[in-house]
Amino acid sequence: MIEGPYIAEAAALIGDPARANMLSALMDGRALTATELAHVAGVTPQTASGHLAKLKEANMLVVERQGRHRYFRLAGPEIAQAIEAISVVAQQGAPRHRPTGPRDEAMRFARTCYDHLAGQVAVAIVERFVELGYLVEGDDDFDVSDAGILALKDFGVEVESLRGQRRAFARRCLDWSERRAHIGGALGAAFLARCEAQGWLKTKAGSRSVLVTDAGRKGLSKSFGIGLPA
Amino acid sequence: MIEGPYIAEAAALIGDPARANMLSALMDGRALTATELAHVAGVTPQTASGHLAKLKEANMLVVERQGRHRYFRLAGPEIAQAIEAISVVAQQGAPRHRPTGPRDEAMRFARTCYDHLAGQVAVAIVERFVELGYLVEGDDDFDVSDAGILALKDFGVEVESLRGQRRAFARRCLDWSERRAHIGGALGAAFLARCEAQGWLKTKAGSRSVLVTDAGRKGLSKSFGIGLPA
DNA sequence: ATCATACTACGACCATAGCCGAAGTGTTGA
DNA sequence: TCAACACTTCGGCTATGGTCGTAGTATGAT
Repeated sequence: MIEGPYIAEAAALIGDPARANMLSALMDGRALTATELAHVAGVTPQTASGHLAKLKEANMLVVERQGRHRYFRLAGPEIAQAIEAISVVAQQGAPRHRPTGPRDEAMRFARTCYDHLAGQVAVAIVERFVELGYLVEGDDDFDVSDAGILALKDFGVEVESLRGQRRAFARRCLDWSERRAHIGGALGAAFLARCEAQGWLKTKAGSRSVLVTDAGRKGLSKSFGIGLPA
Repeated sequence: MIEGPYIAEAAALIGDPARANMLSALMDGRALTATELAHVAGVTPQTASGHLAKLKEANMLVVERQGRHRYFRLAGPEIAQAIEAISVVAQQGAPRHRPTGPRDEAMRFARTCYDHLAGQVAVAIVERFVELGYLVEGDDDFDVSDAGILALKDFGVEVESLRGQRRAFARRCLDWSERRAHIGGALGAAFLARCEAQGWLKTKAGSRSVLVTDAGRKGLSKSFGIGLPA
């Protein structure tokens, strides 16, 4: 086999705890400074600098200078996809002890996945939309029915303008905590953006956790009949 | 971040050259013995044994005993998907020197990817099918037109019977060597199987390389107007 | 029975690479 | 101009883990 070593190189790069933490922190698509990343990784700035240089060298990260700061972000959605795919494997490969702290709970409930919503809330939304006939679950992606197009238009998302972009329209993205699919792609991103604009969801700075506001709970219930656990 | 370490664990497992070689060799979905895997990895049997134990422990591989042999295979398509996703990242992260040996050439030309065809030949087929209007390229998968259904039926593949299976129907699978999509899923597998049955393609034992027979060249040209480079 | 084969367990060796302290460059602000 | 800050480079320490030799168990062939 010839490609093994190249795969190994990339996987080994992700396979260091400090770097994996950094990449995880960048999964929501935002850019963080080297110092922030050093913090989430739990290493000193000089160690972090080395890691970041390697990730950049491998084209997994891109960097923008801004004054004396250097902002790092994922080089593209393929990187996020690879990390998600590894997450899935890591999840099922672990029947052993796995403590779940409060922070973990929040992440399970609602979080960002690159630029769309993931977690219990995301899965609940998808399930309800399928139930209502708004979404049709395909093999690798979703399709939106005419009823779905109307409902989303009411909500403030223009579905048709999202098609035919370079990125996937409505990717079926496997949720690592729920082991069920949620919506990624252009539609997933647009939906999350609209929820934020409505004040239904708030993304916390420095974390992938997403807060569902009271207005959000009410809105999801009233508009779509989605009830969330307390 | 809470999931970083778990991701790192799984990625590190893939991130060793010997293990990556083994996993690559298993990408076509077949089962290989520990000795065969030691060979493709270029390590001694006792080293291979340790690696295989780790991969099994992590639920990436499953093992079947058969007499004094132990056959290892990928634990599921998620594993293959994760490795493919890493392949894509590894590919674009490498603008540096990358020698291509003859074996590499054969792999680039035609190989198996889990259980369907990949490489130049696979991409040429897809491009021609799209040109003929047989296939419609979606975001994450393909759809087959009525004309395509007829043409494939002529060729010996019953398209309709492949839909609605648990596995994806016609996954749009990114080809790491060509950087273009080829057909995966149930349709991809059925097409490869039919080509083998026709004597158009021959899979070599112990390798992912696929040989295109003279009959195959003629058939592809005559039936579909696909010309392959010498 | 005896031998060969397939695989595993243990132990020792050693290289890779992660880590931090110290010292450097470049940028901002006082 | 000086100091604080963000980040990088270098060098040395250390530990993790991949490697193989030796030795063991199970299975199959002669």
